[in-house]
Amino acid sequence: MAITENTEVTETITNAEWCVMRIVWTLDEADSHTIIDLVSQQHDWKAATIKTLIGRLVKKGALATTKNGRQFIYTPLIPEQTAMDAALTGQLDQMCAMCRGQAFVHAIDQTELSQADIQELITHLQEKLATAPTMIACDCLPDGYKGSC
Amino acid sequence: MAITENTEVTETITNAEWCVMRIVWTLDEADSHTIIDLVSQQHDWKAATIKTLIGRLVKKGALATTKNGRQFIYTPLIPEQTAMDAALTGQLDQMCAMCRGQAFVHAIDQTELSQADIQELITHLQEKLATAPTMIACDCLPDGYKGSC
DNA sequence: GATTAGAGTTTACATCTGTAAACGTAAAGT
DNA sequence: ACTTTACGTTTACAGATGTAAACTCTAATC
Repeated sequence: MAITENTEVTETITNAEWCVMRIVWTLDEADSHTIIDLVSQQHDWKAATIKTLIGRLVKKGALATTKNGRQFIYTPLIPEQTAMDAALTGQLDQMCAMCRGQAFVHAIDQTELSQADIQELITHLQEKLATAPTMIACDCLPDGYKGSC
Repeated sequence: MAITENTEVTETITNAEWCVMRIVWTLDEADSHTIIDLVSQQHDWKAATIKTLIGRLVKKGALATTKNGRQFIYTPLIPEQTAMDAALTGQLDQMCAMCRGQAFVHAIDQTELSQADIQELITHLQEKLATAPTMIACDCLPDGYKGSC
Protein backbone atom coordinates (compact mmCIF):
# COMPACT_ATOMS: atom_id res chain seq x y z
CA MET A 1 0.00 0.00 0.00
CA ALA A 2 1.13 3.53 -0.65
CA ILE A 3 2.78 5.32 2.23
CA THR A 4 1.52 8.84 1.89
CA GLU A 5 -2.01 8.72 0.63
CA ASN A 6 -4.02 11.71 1.71
CA THR A 7 -7.62 10.79 1.12
CA GLU A 8 -8.95 12.74 4.05
CA VAL A 9 -8.82 16.47 3.47
CA THR A 10 -8.56 17.25 7.14
CA GLU A 11 -7.20 20.76 7.45
CA THR A 12 -8.40 23.71 5.46
CA ILE A 13 -6.07 25.76 3.32
CA THR A 14 -6.54 29.46 3.90
CA ASN A 15 -6.59 32.15 1.24
CA ALA A 16 -3.01 33.23 1.79
CA GLU A 17 -1.86 29.64 1.89
CA TRP A 18 -3.47 28.95 -1.48
CA CYS A 19 -1.00 31.31 -3.09
CA VAL A 20 1.90 29.23 -1.83
CA MET A 21 0.27 25.95 -2.74
CA ARG A 22 -0.37 27.09 -6.27
CA ILE A 23 3.33 27.67 -6.81
CA VAL A 24 4.25 24.27 -5.46
CA TRP A 25 1.47 22.52 -7.33
CA THR A 26 2.61 24.12 -10.55
CA LEU A 27 6.31 23.41 -10.09
CA ASP A 28 5.57 20.08 -8.44
CA GLU A 29 8.53 20.65 -6.14
CA ALA A 30 10.35 23.75 -5.02
CA ASP A 31 12.76 24.98 -2.39
CA SER A 32 11.83 27.87 -0.16
CA HIS A 33 13.96 30.32 -2.09
CA THR A 34 11.99 29.64 -5.24
CA ILE A 35 8.67 29.82 -3.46
CA ILE A 36 9.54 33.08 -1.75
CA ASP A 37 10.88 34.51 -4.98
CA LEU A 38 7.81 33.67 -7.02
CA VAL A 39 5.17 34.44 -4.42
CA SER A 40 6.66 37.82 -3.61
CA GLN A 41 6.40 38.76 -7.26
CA GLN A 42 2.65 38.27 -7.02
CA HIS A 43 1.94 39.62 -3.57
CA ASP A 44 3.42 42.38 -1.55
CA TRP A 45 4.50 40.07 1.24
CA LYS A 46 7.79 39.97 3.08
CA ALA A 47 9.89 36.82 2.88
CA ALA A 48 9.09 36.22 6.54
CA THR A 49 5.40 36.09 5.78
CA ILE A 50 5.85 33.49 3.09
CA LYS A 51 8.06 31.46 5.42
CA THR A 52 5.25 31.43 7.95
CA LEU A 53 2.80 30.22 5.36
CA ILE A 54 5.14 27.45 4.24
CA GLY A 55 5.61 26.39 7.85
CA ARG A 56 1.89 26.27 8.49
CA LEU A 57 1.31 24.24 5.35
CA VAL A 58 3.92 21.71 6.42
CA LYS A 59 2.36 21.45 9.85
CA LYS A 60 -1.06 20.99 8.28
CA GLY A 61 0.22 18.15 6.16
CA ALA A 62 -0.36 19.97 2.88
CA LEU A 63 3.34 20.07 1.97
CA ALA A 64 5.99 17.40 2.42
CA THR A 65 9.64 18.20 3.02
CA THR A 66 12.70 16.38 1.73
CA LYS A 67 16.08 17.39 3.08
CA ASN A 68 18.42 18.54 0.37
CA GLY A 69 21.72 19.60 1.93
CA ARG A 70 21.04 22.56 4.20
CA GLN A 71 17.57 23.19 2.88
CA PHE A 72 14.28 21.52 2.10
CA ILE A 73 12.47 20.66 -1.05
CA TYR A 74 8.73 21.06 -0.68
CA THR A 75 6.23 18.90 -2.50
CA PRO A 76 2.44 18.89 -2.37
CA LEU A 77 0.84 16.22 -0.22
CA ILE A 78 -2.67 16.95 -1.32
CA PRO A 79 -3.56 17.10 -5.03
CA GLU A 80 -4.58 20.44 -6.42
CA GLN A 81 -7.75 19.04 -7.90
CA THR A 82 -8.76 17.60 -4.53
CA ALA A 83 -8.21 20.90 -2.78
CA MET A 84 -10.15 22.80 -5.41
CA ASP A 85 -12.95 20.32 -5.27
CA ALA A 86 -13.17 20.55 -1.50
CA ALA A 87 -13.08 24.34 -1.57
CA LEU A 88 -15.85 24.64 -4.13
CA THR A 89 -17.99 21.95 -2.61
CA GLY A 90 -17.57 23.42 0.84
CA GLN A 91 -18.77 26.75 -0.44
CA LEU A 92 -21.72 25.24 -2.26
CA ASP A 93 -22.78 23.14 0.70
CA GLN A 94 -23.35 26.33 2.56
CA MET A 95 -25.77 27.69 0.04
CA CYS A 96 -29.44 26.90 -0.44
CA ALA A 97 -29.75 23.67 -2.42
CA MET A 98 -32.44 25.22 -4.54
CA CYS A 99 -30.24 28.10 -5.61
CA ARG A 100 -27.07 26.21 -6.43
CA GLY A 101 -27.99 25.85 -10.06
CA GLN A 102 -28.28 29.60 -10.51
CA ALA A 103 -25.04 30.07 -8.66
CA PHE A 104 -23.38 27.82 -11.22
CA VAL A 105 -24.95 29.74 -14.06
CA HIS A 106 -23.52 32.99 -12.76
CA ALA A 107 -20.15 31.53 -11.93
CA ILE A 108 -19.80 29.92 -15.32
CA ASP A 109 -20.80 33.14 -17.02
CA GLN A 110 -17.94 34.90 -15.30
CA THR A 111 -15.30 32.27 -15.83
CA GLU A 112 -13.19 31.83 -18.92
CA LEU A 113 -13.37 28.21 -19.97
CA SER A 114 -11.66 26.35 -22.77
CA GLN A 115 -13.62 24.71 -25.54
CA ALA A 116 -12.65 21.29 -24.22
CA ASP A 117 -13.85 22.12 -20.71
CA ILE A 118 -17.12 23.46 -22.04
CA GLN A 119 -17.61 20.31 -24.10
CA GLU A 120 -16.92 18.16 -21.10
CA LEU A 121 -19.31 20.13 -18.96
CA ILE A 122 -22.03 19.85 -21.56
CA THR A 123 -21.52 16.11 -21.80
CA HIS A 124 -21.65 15.68 -18.04
CA LEU A 125 -24.76 17.81 -17.83
CA GLN A 126 -26.50 15.92 -20.56
CA GLU A 127 -25.82 12.69 -18.72
CA LYS A 128 -27.04 14.23 -15.51
CA LEU A 129 -30.19 15.40 -17.19
CA ALA A 130 -31.41 11.84 -17.60
CA THR A 131 -31.80 11.26 -13.89
CA ALA A 132 -32.30 14.84 -12.76
CA PRO A 133 -35.28 15.69 -10.57
CA THR A 134 -37.87 18.16 -11.77
CA MET A 135 -37.00 20.48 -8.97
CA ILE A 136 -34.83 20.80 -5.93
CA ALA A 137 -36.41 21.89 -2.67
CA CYS A 138 -35.07 24.76 -0.64
CA ASP A 139 -33.25 23.39 2.40
CA CYS A 140 -32.80 26.61 4.31
CA LEU A 141 -35.39 25.91 6.96
CA PRO A 142 -35.36 23.08 9.50
CA ASP A 143 -37.16 19.87 8.58
CA GLY A 144 -40.89 20.27 8.72
CA TYR A 145 -40.98 23.86 7.56
CA LYS A 146 -41.55 24.59 3.94
CA GLY A 147 -40.31 27.71 2.27
CA SER A 148 -38.38 28.72 -0.79
CA CYS A 149 -35.80 31.31 -1.53
CA MET B 1 -32.86 57.33 -6.66
CA ALA B 2 -33.32 54.35 -4.39
CA ILE B 3 -32.22 54.78 -0.82
CA THR B 4 -30.79 51.43 0.06
CA GLU B 5 -29.10 50.03 -2.99
CA ASN B 6 -26.28 47.72 -2.11
CA THR B 7 -24.30 47.23 -5.28
CA GLU B 8 -20.94 46.96 -3.56
CA VAL B 9 -20.55 43.71 -1.68
CA THR B 10 -18.21 45.24 0.85
CA GLU B 11 -18.15 42.97 3.85
CA THR B 12 -17.85 39.24 3.71
CA ILE B 13 -20.42 36.99 5.28
CA THR B 14 -18.80 34.29 7.36
CA ASN B 15 -19.80 30.65 7.48
CA ALA B 16 -21.78 30.96 10.68
CA GLU B 17 -23.45 34.11 9.44
CA TRP B 18 -24.58 32.36 6.28
CA CYS B 19 -26.84 30.16 8.39
CA VAL B 20 -28.65 33.20 9.73
CA MET B 21 -28.85 34.88 6.36
CA ARG B 22 -30.38 31.80 4.76
CA ILE B 23 -33.26 31.93 7.21
CA VAL B 24 -33.90 35.60 6.57
CA TRP B 25 -33.51 35.25 2.82
CA THR B 26 -36.00 32.42 2.81
CA LEU B 27 -38.57 34.12 5.04
CA ASP B 28 -37.81 37.50 3.52
CA GLU B 29 -38.34 39.07 6.92
CA ALA B 30 -38.19 37.70 10.43
CA ASP B 31 -37.95 38.80 14.03
CA SER B 32 -35.14 37.58 16.21
CA HIS B 33 -37.33 35.07 18.00
CA THR B 34 -38.08 33.34 14.72
CA ILE B 35 -34.47 33.41 13.59
CA ILE B 36 -33.22 32.04 16.88
CA ASP B 37 -35.90 29.38 16.89
CA LEU B 38 -35.18 28.14 13.38
CA VAL B 39 -31.41 28.41 13.46
CA SER B 40 -31.14 26.57 16.74
CA GLN B 41 -33.06 23.67 15.23
CA GLN B 42 -30.30 23.31 12.66
CA HIS B 43 -27.24 24.07 14.75
CA ASP B 44 -26.33 23.40 18.31
CA TRP B 45 -25.91 27.06 19.14
CA LYS B 46 -27.15 28.98 22.15
CA ALA B 47 -29.58 31.83 21.61
CA ALA B 48 -26.81 34.20 22.64
CA THR B 49 -24.64 32.99 19.79
CA ILE B 50 -27.33 33.61 17.23
CA LYS B 51 -27.96 37.06 18.70
CA THR B 52 -24.30 37.86 18.17
CA LEU B 53 -24.47 36.74 14.56
CA ILE B 54 -27.56 38.84 13.94
CA GLY B 55 -25.84 41.84 15.49
CA ARG B 56 -22.77 41.42 13.33
CA LEU B 57 -24.85 41.08 10.20
CA VAL B 58 -26.68 44.30 11.00
CA LYS B 59 -23.39 46.08 11.61
CA LYS B 60 -22.04 44.73 8.34
CA GLY B 61 -25.02 46.05 6.45
CA ALA B 62 -26.27 42.63 5.44
CA LEU B 63 -29.49 42.92 7.42
CA ALA B 64 -31.80 45.91 7.84
CA THR B 65 -33.88 46.51 10.94
CA THR B 66 -37.36 47.91 11.24
CA LYS B 67 -38.69 48.70 14.67
CA ASN B 68 -41.86 46.80 15.51
CA GLY B 69 -42.96 47.60 19.04
CA ARG B 70 -40.25 46.42 21.44
CA GLN B 71 -38.47 44.35 18.84
CA PHE B 72 -37.01 44.44 15.36
CA ILE B 73 -37.93 42.91 12.08
CA TYR B 74 -34.89 41.91 10.09
CA THR B 75 -34.77 41.97 6.31
CA PRO B 76 -31.92 41.15 3.92
CA LEU B 77 -30.03 44.10 2.50
CA ILE B 78 -28.01 42.05 0.07
CA PRO B 79 -29.71 39.63 -2.30
CA GLU B 80 -29.04 35.95 -1.80
CA GLN B 81 -28.01 35.46 -5.39
CA THR B 82 -25.47 38.28 -5.12
CA ALA B 83 -23.95 36.79 -2.01
CA MET B 84 -23.76 33.33 -3.52
CA ASP B 85 -22.25 34.71 -6.67
CA ALA B 86 -19.60 36.61 -4.75
CA ALA B 87 -18.79 33.61 -2.60
CA LEU B 88 -18.36 31.24 -5.52
CA THR B 89 -16.48 33.71 -7.66
CA GLY B 90 -14.19 34.59 -4.79
CA GLN B 91 -13.35 30.96 -4.32
CA LEU B 92 -12.77 30.40 -8.04
CA ASP B 93 -10.59 33.46 -8.41
CA GLN B 94 -8.20 31.89 -6.01
CA MET B 95 -7.74 28.79 -8.08
CA CYS B 96 -5.57 28.25 -11.14
CA ALA B 97 -7.39 29.60 -14.19
CA MET B 98 -6.44 26.52 -16.15
CA CYS B 99 -8.04 24.18 -13.63
CA ARG B 100 -11.31 25.96 -13.07
CA GLY B 101 -13.07 23.98 -15.75
CA GLN B 102 -12.23 20.71 -14.02
CA ALA B 103 -13.30 22.16 -10.73
CA PHE B 104 -16.69 22.90 -12.24
CA VAL B 105 -16.92 19.39 -13.61
CA HIS B 106 -16.33 17.91 -10.18
CA ALA B 107 -18.59 20.36 -8.41
CA ILE B 108 -21.41 19.80 -10.83
CA ASP B 109 -21.00 16.05 -10.53
CA GLN B 110 -21.54 16.32 -6.81
CA THR B 111 -24.43 18.74 -6.86
CA GLU B 112 -28.05 17.85 -7.34
CA LEU B 113 -29.48 20.05 -10.03
CA SER B 114 -32.98 20.34 -11.42
CA GLN B 115 -33.74 19.60 -15.03
CA ALA B 116 -34.42 23.27 -15.66
CA ASP B 117 -31.09 24.32 -14.17
CA ILE B 118 -29.24 21.73 -16.21
CA GLN B 119 -30.97 22.93 -19.36
CA GLU B 120 -30.06 26.49 -18.58
CA LEU B 121 -26.47 25.56 -17.92
CA ILE B 122 -26.24 23.66 -21.18
CA THR B 123 -27.68 26.60 -23.08
CA HIS B 124 -25.25 29.03 -21.48
CA LEU B 125 -22.36 26.72 -22.16
CA GLN B 126 -23.30 26.24 -25.78
CA GLU B 127 -23.40 29.99 -26.23
CA LYS B 128 -20.08 30.31 -24.49
CA LEU B 129 -18.59 27.66 -26.73
CA ALA B 130 -18.81 29.94 -29.75
CA THR B 131 -16.28 32.40 -28.42
CA ALA B 132 -14.32 30.11 -26.14
CA PRO B 133 -10.54 29.96 -26.46
CA THR B 134 -8.85 26.69 -27.35
CA MET B 135 -7.14 26.64 -24.03
CA ILE B 136 -6.66 28.65 -20.88
CA ALA B 137 -3.16 29.24 -19.63
CA CYS B 138 -2.12 28.45 -16.08
CA ASP B 139 -1.81 31.68 -14.13
CA CYS B 140 -0.13 30.33 -11.04
CA LEU B 141 3.31 31.73 -11.76
CA PRO B 142 4.24 35.41 -12.02
CA ASP B 143 4.21 36.98 -15.48
CA GLY B 144 7.09 35.81 -17.57
CA TYR B 145 7.25 32.32 -16.18
CA LYS B 146 5.51 29.57 -18.00
CA GLY B 147 4.26 26.45 -16.28
CA SER B 148 1.14 24.44 -16.04
CA CYS B 149 -0.59 22.61 -13.28
C1' DG C 1 -47.25 50.87 39.92
C1' DA C 2 -43.89 47.01 40.79
C1' DT C 3 -42.15 43.06 38.69
C1' DT C 4 -40.75 40.17 35.14
C1' DA C 5 -39.45 38.65 30.78
C1' DG C 6 -37.61 39.09 26.60
C1' DA C 7 -35.13 41.98 22.82
C1' DG C 8 -31.03 44.13 21.73
C1' DT C 9 -26.20 45.54 23.30
C1' DT C 10 -21.69 44.89 25.62
C1' DT C 11 -18.18 42.26 27.03
C1' DA C 12 -15.45 37.90 26.86
C1' DC C 13 -12.46 34.72 25.22
C1' DA C 14 -10.09 31.06 22.54
C1' DT C 15 -8.68 30.03 17.93
C1' DC C 16 -7.64 31.13 13.25
C1' DT C 17 -5.53 34.31 9.77
C1' DG C 18 -2.63 37.69 7.82
C1' DT C 19 1.49 39.79 8.42
C1' DA C 20 6.16 39.95 10.03
C1' DA C 21 10.39 40.42 13.07
C1' DA C 22 13.76 37.91 15.75
C1' DC C 23 16.47 33.99 16.55
C1' DG C 24 19.30 29.70 16.32
C1' DT C 25 22.16 27.09 13.59
C1' DA C 26 24.48 24.94 10.03
C1' DA C 27 26.59 25.72 5.57
C1' DA C 28 29.50 28.59 2.69
C1' DG C 29 32.91 31.77 1.88
C1' DT C 30 37.53 33.93 3.24
C1' DA D 1 39.03 28.79 12.05
C1' DC D 2 36.01 32.83 11.67
C1' DT D 3 32.53 35.22 9.81
C1' DT D 4 28.65 35.81 7.07
C1' DT D 5 24.53 33.85 4.86
C1' DA D 6 20.65 31.93 4.56
C1' DC D 7 17.16 28.41 5.91
C1' DG D 8 13.93 26.89 9.09
C1' DT D 9 11.81 27.86 13.75
C1' DT D 10 9.86 30.74 17.46
C1' DT D 11 7.57 34.50 18.90
C1' DA D 12 4.43 38.53 18.08
C1' DC D 13 0.45 40.84 17.36
C1' DA D 14 -3.87 42.79 15.46
C1' DG D 15 -8.17 41.68 13.46
C1' DA D 16 -11.69 38.08 12.18
C1' DT D 17 -14.56 34.23 13.67
C1' DG D 18 -17.07 30.96 16.58
C1' DT D 19 -19.18 30.68 20.73
C1' DA D 20 -21.52 32.54 24.65
C1' DA D 21 -22.50 34.95 29.21
C1' DA D 22 -23.80 39.29 31.32
C1' DC D 23 -26.23 43.45 31.23
C1' DT D 24 -29.66 47.09 30.10
C1' DC D 25 -33.91 48.47 29.07
C1' DT D 26 -38.57 48.69 27.61
C1' DA D 27 -42.87 46.52 27.33
C1' DA D 28 -46.03 43.29 29.22
C1' DT D 29 -48.09 41.19 33.46
C1' DC D 30 -49.96 41.11 38.18
